[in-house]
Amino acid sequence: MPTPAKTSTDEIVAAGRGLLEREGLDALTLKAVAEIVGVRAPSLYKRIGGRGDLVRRIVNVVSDELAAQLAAAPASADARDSLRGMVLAARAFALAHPHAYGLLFAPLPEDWGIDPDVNARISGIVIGAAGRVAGEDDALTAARLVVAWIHGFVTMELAGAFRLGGDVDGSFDYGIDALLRGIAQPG
Amino acid sequence: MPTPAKTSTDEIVAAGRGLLEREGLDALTLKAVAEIVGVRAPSLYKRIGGRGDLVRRIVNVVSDELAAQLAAAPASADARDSLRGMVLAARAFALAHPHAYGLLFAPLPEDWGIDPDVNARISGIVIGAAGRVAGEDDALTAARLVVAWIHGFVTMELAGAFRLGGDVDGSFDYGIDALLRGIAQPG
DNA sequence: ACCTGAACACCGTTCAAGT
DNA sequence: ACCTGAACACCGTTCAAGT
Repeated sequence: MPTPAKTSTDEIVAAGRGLLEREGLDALTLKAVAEIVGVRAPSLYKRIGGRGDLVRRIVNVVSDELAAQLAAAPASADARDSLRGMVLAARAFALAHPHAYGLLFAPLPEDWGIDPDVNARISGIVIGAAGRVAGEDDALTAARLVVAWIHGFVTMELAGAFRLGGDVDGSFDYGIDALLRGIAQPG
Repeated sequence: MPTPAKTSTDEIVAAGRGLLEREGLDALTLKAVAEIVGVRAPSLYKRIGGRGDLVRRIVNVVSDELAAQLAAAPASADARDSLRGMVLAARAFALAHPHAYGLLFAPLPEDWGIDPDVNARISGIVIGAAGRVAGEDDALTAARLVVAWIHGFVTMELAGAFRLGGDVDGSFDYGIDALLRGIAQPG
């Protein structure tokens, strides 16, 4: 005899994400998730493969949301301003969701990587913007430069690595300006 | 009646580091460490505060070693080449010790941060090299740009985030060249 | 002074049993 | 078809007891 479902995969992922963002990765426990969705921990295995699979799903949702934020960043006639807006959006997202963002380039076990579709979508957005500044031939490699920098910057910022005083916002502005100078199409 | 010590804090930290580098963070278990140093897990608490404290100590040792590698990077009459050598050394270190490097800017619990002395030493080395390229006024902020970029780059590289083909080494070279152009002292 | 076994609370995960 | 309690293996950590 069938039993009515008490929860859903989406609800489980949402509950897990909330736990992660509010209390950090250590608090992301199957028991805690189960309690939120009104079920016992073993029942979660009907919908997710385990804790690792849950983390992977959360990372995908977060990546998807980051992609949307990047796509929604205000465009400008000046390609450099568009790229600048994208970088600002990424930093704002990271600071608003520190625990979730911290998982974005964390080495997930095995090949449980990010959904290739999501990855391609983010890449496409940044590569487009970078190409309009650096030139189409350098689009991919310029995008990698910008993404590596912004990711390293906010990671260090979130880790509290900028301890030597000075103006962190100032360092951010200096960074994006220097990058734009560096990748600007010669001629 | 005193009992002869079977191990030492240094031996424990070294065993933990070996475990981390060979098998990853999940394998860094107090039981496994204890077995290596020839003791039972509870005895470790005589010398370390717990697993978190052990991780913190390992991060400090690794940071110290990275500082030494940066300091040993070949200097050059051309300040840009010196900075380039430092970045190459950092990347080589990260690729040689992926698991250990991955902890460097990980948000450690509470204020269990890196030893301020070690942090200051690394910062001093990079700030010096960056200042010689960007000018003393911009030394700190230029160093942050370079460190954020190299950290983001190798983190993404280690996470397997550069999936869109192209030449990763080429992107690395492009990146450091663009950075040096961007921070070069105007005039 | 250092080490140990035993115990505790807490994980993720599996599975037979219930409806 | 979905849910549950019980069980298992494995954690980190504490502590009284041994030498």
